[in-house]
Amino acid sequence: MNIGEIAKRAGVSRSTVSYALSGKRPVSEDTRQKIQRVIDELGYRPNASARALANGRTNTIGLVFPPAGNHYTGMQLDFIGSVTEAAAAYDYDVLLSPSGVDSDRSFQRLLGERRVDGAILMEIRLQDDRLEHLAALNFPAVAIGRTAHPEGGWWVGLDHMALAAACVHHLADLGHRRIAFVNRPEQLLRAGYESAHRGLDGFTKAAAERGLTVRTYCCGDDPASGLACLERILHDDPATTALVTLNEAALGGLYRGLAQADRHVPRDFSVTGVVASRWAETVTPQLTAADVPAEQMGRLAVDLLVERLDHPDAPARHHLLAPPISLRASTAPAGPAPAGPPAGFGAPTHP
Amino acid sequence: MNIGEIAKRAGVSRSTVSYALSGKRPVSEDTRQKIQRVIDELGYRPNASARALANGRTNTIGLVFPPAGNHYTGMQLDFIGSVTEAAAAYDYDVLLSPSGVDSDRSFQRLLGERRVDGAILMEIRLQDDRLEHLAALNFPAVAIGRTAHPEGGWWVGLDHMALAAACVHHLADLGHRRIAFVNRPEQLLRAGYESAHRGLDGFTKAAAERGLTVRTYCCGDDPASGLACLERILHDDPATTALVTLNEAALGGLYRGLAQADRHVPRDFSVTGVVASRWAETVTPQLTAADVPAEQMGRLAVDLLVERLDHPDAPARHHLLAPPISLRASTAPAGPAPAGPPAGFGAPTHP
DNA sequence: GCCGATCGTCGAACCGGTTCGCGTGAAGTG
DNA sequence: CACTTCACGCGAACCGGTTCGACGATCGGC
Repeated sequence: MNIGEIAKRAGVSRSTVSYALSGKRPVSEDTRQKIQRVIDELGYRPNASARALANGRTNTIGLVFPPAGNHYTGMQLDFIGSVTEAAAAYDYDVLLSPSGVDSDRSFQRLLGERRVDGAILMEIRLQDDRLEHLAALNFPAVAIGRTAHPEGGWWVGLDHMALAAACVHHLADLGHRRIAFVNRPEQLLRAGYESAHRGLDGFTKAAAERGLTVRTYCCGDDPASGLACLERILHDDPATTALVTLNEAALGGLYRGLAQADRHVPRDFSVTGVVASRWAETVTPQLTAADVPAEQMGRLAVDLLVERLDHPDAPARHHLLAPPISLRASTAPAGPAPAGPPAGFGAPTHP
Repeated sequence: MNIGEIAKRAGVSRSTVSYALSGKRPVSEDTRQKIQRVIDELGYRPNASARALANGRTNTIGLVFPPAGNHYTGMQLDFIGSVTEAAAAYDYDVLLSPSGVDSDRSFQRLLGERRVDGAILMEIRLQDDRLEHLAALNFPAVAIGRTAHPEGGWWVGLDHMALAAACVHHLADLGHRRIAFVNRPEQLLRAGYESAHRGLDGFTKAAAERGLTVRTYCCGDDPASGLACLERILHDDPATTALVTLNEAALGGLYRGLAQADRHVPRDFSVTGVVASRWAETVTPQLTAADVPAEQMGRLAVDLLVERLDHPDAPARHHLLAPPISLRASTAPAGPAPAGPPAGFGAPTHP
């Protein structure tokens, strides 16, 4: 059931069938209907590979996703969902590419073998060889995240510096003086993940501005690491009264650690950070946080990519988002003795 | 940079290059090396569309995912991740197909246009027209989930009946007599989602066996609905001392509702269910639950599909999984007055 | 020294679409 | 009635691979 078969049954040539379908040349109403009837009858659909071969477009975009190794954070997965849906609206399919350990292999697969018309990249690093490579090839790509020098690129980013700073100011305004920062895993920080770096920068600078006493921690992407991290925080400085986290997967562990240390949230200890609303609303008490607008970002990335595909010479565009902090229930004014533990609880002592 | 260009530079014919690469006919060591040098020099990779057109295989599998509409549960997203990784190990790419509102359109896109060699389907319904359609076409597909009559099909399933029953027995063994069941949204139950139906069946039967007093509820896939659902549970029967949930997205809301009603978990109220371990470990106290082995299921589904693709006449195979309940911290023996509220709390009265 | 097998390579056809250039018949015009 | 004009449809070439049949060279056997 190929185009030749349709042509034969409709008594026309293959090219006429093609033109009838694409509308790129006029076809008389009679023939069009004759062809359409045969097509409907046989349930014909043009072969995607053949079409891609002939006109050089696959109508597929690649979603290059993270070297996460073993597991995915909720945020990454939210991007996948939103990108797929946005792409479907433009009649594009989405090809998943785990740019895993050997990022080269699946990367080459997408580009070298021309499986996709364009790509969306996630988990951007400050120095990202993948993006440099794509830019050198002038391959249509859009990054979710931005490098150290994003000028002239196509991307959708979150202003992690501003968001982390906003968290600090929120806590400082509530009177907290000793706060901790819970970052993504050290491995990712060392790899240069932009959210980890810019978030840390924003936190550090804002804390310095407000004259706060701070400590920063890296923490694995799972509840157990969150629990361990919180124990370290209270061990290193029992007078800590608040924390800011970028690590949503650790959130449950952080809360559990606070419960085990008998610090009631938010009465004794405030928690805030940059976290997808799905997670912020799952924990009890709900997290006051800058909600990562994953859905919007995925949609915007697709919008940009489609624009770039449709207009190859269009000037580069980008979106930098900085959602406001959603006030929920996990932060409260610091206790009466700002530099020490809350009154009436007896300062914890070092073990 | 196509195969002709390589052939020209290596001073051989196009077919020789093809054979040198595929190894389907012997090529002398000299020529092979000559060709390989040119290929390395130019960084040539064969065009995927052309290859697919010529030999009829795209080396891509379709992942048909749910009509979720607006949002994805963690479990669905876990499947996407594990399927993608397992497929990469077999050198297959994964094409995402949101079989959204008009399941036909993207479905036809995958099959009719021959974009994929095979498909993995998620969110199976007891009567699933998609699977019937595929079976009629003898199209290589594997379901994650099983229909009412899965005989002779290819699938990877979870024994929801057994799991829900195990939860009930666990609670009954602890002395609970009045328990509630929190299902997925009513809309999904009506649509015939197998997990919702089989889970409900398993719960109901096991509860009858043990002579328990039960009520069952449907609940939206979000924390707010979980909170509302819990309020309804306690309103309908304040003597309820435990619940079983299939709804992981609502979990946070259920816990919050219990906290607001001053029911301490697990002292006053036990919670269990069928939930991915990622979520079970995030809440405090951690959830005693049958962990959905999403990663394993995705991998098995890919294994089956690849087997089916490699051996078109292989007999149908399947895997029915029934992971044990992981004992964590959310269940405890019922209070001294099994049929009423825990002693010392004063029985809540109907409003 | 001739013959048949074997090895390596080549040309051509094919997969299923798209697109370009051209031919043909009908309509319009002086 | 002859001549242009235009709408419509056709055939052929092409996209970039794979695969089949055939052909020339090399080799061993008698």
